[in-house]
Amino acid sequence: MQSRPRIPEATVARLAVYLRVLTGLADSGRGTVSSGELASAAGVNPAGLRKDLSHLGPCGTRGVGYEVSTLRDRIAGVLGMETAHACVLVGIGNLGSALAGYGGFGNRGFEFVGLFDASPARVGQRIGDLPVRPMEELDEVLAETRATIGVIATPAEVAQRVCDQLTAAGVRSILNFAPVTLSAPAGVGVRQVDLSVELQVLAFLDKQRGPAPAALGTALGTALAPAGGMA
Amino acid sequence: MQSRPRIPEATVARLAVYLRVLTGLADSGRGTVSSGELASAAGVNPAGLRKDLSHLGPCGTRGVGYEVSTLRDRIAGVLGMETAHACVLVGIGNLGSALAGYGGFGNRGFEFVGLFDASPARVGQRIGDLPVRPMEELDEVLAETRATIGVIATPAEVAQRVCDQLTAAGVRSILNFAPVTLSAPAGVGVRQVDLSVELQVLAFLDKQRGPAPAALGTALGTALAPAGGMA
DNA sequence: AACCGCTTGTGAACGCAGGAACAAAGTCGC
DNA sequence: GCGACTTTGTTCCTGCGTTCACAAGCGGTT
Repeated sequence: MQSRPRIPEATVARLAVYLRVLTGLADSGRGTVSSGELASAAGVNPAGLRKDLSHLGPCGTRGVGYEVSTLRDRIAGVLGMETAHACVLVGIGNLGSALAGYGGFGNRGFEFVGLFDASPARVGQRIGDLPVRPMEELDEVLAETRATIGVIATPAEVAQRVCDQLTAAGVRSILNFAPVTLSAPAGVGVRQVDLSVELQVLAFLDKQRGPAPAALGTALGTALAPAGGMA
Repeated sequence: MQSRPRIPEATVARLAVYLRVLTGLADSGRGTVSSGELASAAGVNPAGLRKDLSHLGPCGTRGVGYEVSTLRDRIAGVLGMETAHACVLVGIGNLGSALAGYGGFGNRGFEFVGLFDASPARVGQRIGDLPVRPMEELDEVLAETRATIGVIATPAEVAQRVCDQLTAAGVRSILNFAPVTLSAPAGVGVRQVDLSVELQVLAFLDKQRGPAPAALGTALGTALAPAGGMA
């Protein structure tokens, strides 16, 4: 139960959330937190949070709670954040530009070491302190930087080809924003972020509970509440 | 088993993926597909796919497969795509601009009816055929358009306030890109897309299977494989 | 020094999702 | 017209994730 009995994937995702909350608490000067408070801030069940944390050994004090900075460092260590991860980003359209300029990655140990695009119009632009490079230089940069994470923000038609190129050059993890299901060789992790799917799930869940608009949240049960009174 | 015994959320997400694949197949002129082929294209198990599809009643022909266009329409109907969903987008930074300009939403029945930003520098810009409006007009637009979906792409500090404003005005579903856990009243669906979390999970899974680089995918067991041979 | 309240960590039950195997049903070939 | 093949729809089972509930341990107090 120490280090390698495998941590469930769902737990890992939540650990990342706890880490974010703890970082905020540490910046606020908080010394300790209880599981209840932390769970509330992370939007999960307190018991589940304690079980998640139990995967990395005892790290709290009974009767007191968790020491914020200690727990933060512990989670950061488990998630492998002590060493920065080099990433390459392929596809510098609107979304790719947003990702390249997003500051939230650097704070969490992820650094883009190369931006690539097939369009000559994009090549040569600078985003932050990185130039957009042509696809021909992808293999070269991957060999030099040993980047292990590739982010795909290209149109759907070329995403599979980019994926093949990345994996062939040794990339072991891929974050894909293109709306296609990628097939990658075994040993390569692929995570898909499909914005349309998110919206469709959201709309369906709303529709599923929609037939009863007199829900709990709004206190007025009869009127259709045309949002007139709130402004 | 007809319409409302509740479809599992995981199934709904996959249905959206099937829908995307089917749309592509229909455009290619394909008449029928088997569950095996469709499952392969969607990256899931054939049995699981058939189970997912069983939630919406029998829709295939034994010995033949599924009729592409029929199945597509059926799924589209279940997901509520026959009627367009009006969305508002708050926070027109890099990411917000990318979302506003992304064409993948309109094709799937989601339409932005309002773009909002607190910064006067952004207000008045046009993205596509929509102007960026000040936050003061949010309630008004929500009341007029009856938009039920709100997308938050603001900095983390103001996301909760925006969420409160959206829910107070009747928005029932929220897609949040800000790295904070939102608290919303009951009856409001919130989906979180946290790009850093995705990267951290990816990096952890890689690290977890990393200590054994002689994995299944690469046939070479000894060398460190400095990515030289593939290009 | 002993008690009491608070909080963690763990064990057990519940429910759900995923995968494999089987039966029903329809089509194609003879 | 009949048999065999193909593919769906379903059922069972295994494993995982989540939740509830309890025992163990620590700090503060008297």
